[in-house]
Amino acid sequence: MTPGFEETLAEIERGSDEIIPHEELRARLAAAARDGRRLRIKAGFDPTAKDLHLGHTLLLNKMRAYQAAGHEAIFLIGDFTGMIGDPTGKNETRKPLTREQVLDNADTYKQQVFKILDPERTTIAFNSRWLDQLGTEGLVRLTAQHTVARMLERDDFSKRYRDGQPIAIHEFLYPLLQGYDSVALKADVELGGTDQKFNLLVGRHLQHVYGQKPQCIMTVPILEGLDGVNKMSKSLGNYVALNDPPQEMFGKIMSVSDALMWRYYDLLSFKSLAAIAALRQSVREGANPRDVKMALGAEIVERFHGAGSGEQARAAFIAQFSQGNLPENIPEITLAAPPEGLPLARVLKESGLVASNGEGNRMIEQKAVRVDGQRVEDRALLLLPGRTCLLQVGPRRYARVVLKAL
RNA sequence: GGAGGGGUACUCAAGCGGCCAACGAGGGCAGACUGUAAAUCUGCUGGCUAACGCCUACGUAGGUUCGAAUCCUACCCCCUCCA
Repeated sequence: MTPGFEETLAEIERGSDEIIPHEELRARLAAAARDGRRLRIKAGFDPTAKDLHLGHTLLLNKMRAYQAAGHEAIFLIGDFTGMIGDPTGKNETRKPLTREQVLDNADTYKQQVFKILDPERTTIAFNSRWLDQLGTEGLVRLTAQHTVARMLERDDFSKRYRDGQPIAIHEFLYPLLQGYDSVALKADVELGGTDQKFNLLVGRHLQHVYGQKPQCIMTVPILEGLDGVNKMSKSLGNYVALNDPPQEMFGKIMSVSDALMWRYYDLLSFKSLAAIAALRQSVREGANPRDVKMALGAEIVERFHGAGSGEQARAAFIAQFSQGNLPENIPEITLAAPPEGLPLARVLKESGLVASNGEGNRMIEQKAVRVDGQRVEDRALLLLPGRTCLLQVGPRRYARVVLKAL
């Protein structure tokens, strides 16, 4: 066994949820290292989402770890399966995407992945390449390889079946097609979220049926969102989008709890396990977790916004929140005001700081509004034309307003 | 095809003729406290209006009534059981 193999193994297994079969994966990795072969590490991406967030990067991070150990990452874009949609278990019908939307989303993926993956060791594949060829006959043959009883073993299927929720027949096809992808790609390992376990196992089964050595599977956790409770998702609003501006990205990381920060370190940071252990130790010895969180924020911003952006975001954050300076880039709005002036709530609304006059008045009553740094509690306040003032609602909504005479 | 149950605000969920812009919980926002933390406490959480007040909302469309989320009719959608 090569020196350092144990450390390599630890990095590969880091943060993973389940490895099936565990010993076999280790053996395959060891054999590959010995023979200087690259294992084919498959991970499929459903191009249904165009707004990628940190949760989507977990698999990429894991692929990166395999690449660091010398293996080949196969970035599979499920352009065919994306048109079916993986059964989500939600009882809402999922709108099938058009081919165009799918390709469009796939492009978004491609733009992001090489911020994490090593291009030298990455293959991009589209599953329409072989699934388009399958045909009805091939599909029927494929479906013959699995039984309804085994399909119903899948967690969300069995649950929905038990609860009388509908299960559309085509939903059964998704795991089969995903499994067939592994056959087509001759995958050695397939990665997926914990919710993918069943599908990944179907891949093993099908590879066996088609005379291949079944892939090992590794599941990674579903990343918790900023609230630390629910999974990170756009609809819950607890996410960090990959295209969030640097400041916002940094701020969001800073808002997570200390406990969640460590979780994010394990799953999102590229720091070594040893380095993270050292950080934990330093906090135990009295270091301020805030500073450790800032380092994490900077690392992540840097990853998606390029060299220097992390430090810049950190500095801007300290200036604005620790030192109370004004943020940079305060939007400036010019409004026309009648001679008698414009009610404050109205100005807040017109400048986009609140959604309605009602909300503006509520904010005023709740002592959330400042004009030129002065808290205003009088909702009848009129702002006169000719005046330029700095408006602030709560800690993070700012605007500079120029009032012109009508 | 038959019988029954149900569709309420961002979500869940009460209400079942007037006191309902709609209990409660969650979420969100704001204030206090802080490390922009988290936890906790407090308040707010349809629109318009300076305000009295007005308007729009309880699956959709009509109807009964002085008055409807609440009653009636039709339609749409979901679920259960039977075939």
